[in-house]
This record gives sequence, C-alpha cells and structure tokens, in this order.
Amino acid sequence: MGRSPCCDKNGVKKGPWTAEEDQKLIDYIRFHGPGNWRILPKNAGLQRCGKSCRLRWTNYLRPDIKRGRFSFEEEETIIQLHSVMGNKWSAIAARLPGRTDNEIKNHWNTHIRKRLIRSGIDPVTHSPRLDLLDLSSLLGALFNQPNFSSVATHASSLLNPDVLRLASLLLPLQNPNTVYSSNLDQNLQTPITSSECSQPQAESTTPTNNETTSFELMNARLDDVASADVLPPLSESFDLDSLMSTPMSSPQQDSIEAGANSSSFFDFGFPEDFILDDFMF
DNA sequence: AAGCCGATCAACCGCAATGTT
DNA sequence: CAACATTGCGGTTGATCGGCT
Repeated sequence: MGRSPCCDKNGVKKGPWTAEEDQKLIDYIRFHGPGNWRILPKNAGLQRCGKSCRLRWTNYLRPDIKRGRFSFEEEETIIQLHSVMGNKWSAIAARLPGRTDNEIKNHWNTHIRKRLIRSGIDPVTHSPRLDLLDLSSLLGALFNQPNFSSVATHASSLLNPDVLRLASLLLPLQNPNTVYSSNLDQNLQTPITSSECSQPQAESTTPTNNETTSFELMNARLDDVASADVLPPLSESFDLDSLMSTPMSSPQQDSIEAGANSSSFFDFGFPEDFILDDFMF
C-alpha cells in the first residue's frame, strides 16, 4: 500500500488559479484564518486540493508578500545567506521580509546562479572556480618553478593527479621556455573572457615534435619530468569528465558548460600530436 | 506572419518532519 | 508506541511570454 493521496484527485482542479478562485480563498481566510487546509477548499467552495490552496496563499495571496523585482540589496543578502545555509530556501526567506521561499528559489535558479557562474564563482561553494577558470595560470606558475618536483609534491595533494599529468603533457616538456610559458604568463595577467575563449588558439601553441600520444608514452614522458612517486600514473578510469569536475561540488551540467565556456584551461593549446580520444576510455 | 527557442515563474510532486489520536 | 494526518520543504515541470529568425 502506498501513501494515501493528500486529497481526492477526482473533481479537484489543477493548474493556474483564476481570479474568482483567488477571491474565494482570500475571503475565506480573511474570515477564518489560514490552517485546516484539508477542509478549507470544501468550506470555501473551491474545487482544489488543500495543498494547492496552502501554496497559493503562502506564495501568492498573502497580504504581506512583496512582489516585483529583487533589489540589489536583496540579491546580495540572498547570496550571503545561501553561502551559509545552502538551499535552505525557507530559512533564507525568513530573513527576507515579504519574499517567499518559492520566489527566492526561482530567482536564484534563473538569475543569481547564472550570474555567479558567469563571474567564475561556483554557486554551490561560493568559491572561485579554480579548477577551470584559473587552471592554466595555476599550472603555468607551477611548471615554471625551477624546483618543480617539490612544488608538484605539494600541488599533487591539492589537485587531481590526472590534471597534473595531463597538464604536464600539454606543456613543452623538452623546452619549458617556449611560447607556452609566455602564453601562460599572459594568462596570469589578463583574465580570459568567454568570447576570447571561443577563439581558436592553435597557431601560437603548436609543438615541433611529431610524437604519437599513447597512454604509455604519456606516462613515460612524464616520468622524465617528475619522478613517479610525485605523480602517480594516469588511472585507467581517467577521462576528461573526471578532470573537469574534480574540485567542483556540483555535478550540474550547465555549471560544467558554463565553466568550460569561461575557462582558460584549454588556452594551453593542444599539441598537434595530442589525441583527445586517448583520454576517453 | 509564423515558428522556434530560451527565460521566467506559478504550480505541482514527492518526501520528510512534526503533530495527533 | 504505532499509525495516520498534516504541514513544510526542495526539486521539478509546464504554461506563458518575448525576442529572434
């Protein structure tokens, strides 16, 4: 036996409320007060489920509801509260007089969340998206260190080892002072805009060697640079998805897409011999 | 003018917590 | 204490609208 329905589905209207229905509900609650939602629709002469009446009242008809656009201050408050509370919309709404949890949730999902993503901020953690946004800068600085091995030891505890290995492959291992480093230095100084990211950048990043890129060769190559105990071999299950999502708390697809759009990760430029499919197992 | 598409938001659904018998 | 009812909450859906082609 499943859970009994909250109301009898037969004869119960669904969908948008009419002005007449709204008026009936308002009149009833004005006289009797809210509550007893199960019997309310019958007493008020409404062909609605009690749950639907409660929702309509709390989210739309309540006299203390403030409607209209969210002010800048309200948005900032929501962001602040969300960073502490997460998706506790009712708790956030309790601190924003006149706003309902539903309204705040909708506004978050349609406006604020997208704005944060565009700004390179993870809307879940409220931290800068270091994994994608500044990965090239981070790794550029890392690989240009003269004492790379010791730095990598520390970095490997912070980053997905697969990221480090892939980045190692993409960097000019035999000649670290080629166009790659200048490209990376540039990245350190100038943030990449999304429009810039969409531009192909292959011409300045083409390596000269024509080695084939296989899984084994990759590991062998990396072993020349960093000792194996610093960087473990690429895991068999490694793929770009894991790389893209590693430090991110939210697996939501559009976060990934937005991150990729604004990311400077691919500004390394792939060597000609780099076969992306080699990473797709 | 018509069709498509993305954004928005009201409303719904399912589940969990809480209250009542 | 168990069973059931009610309420609250967060995620999701779908109708609507406006911009674009």
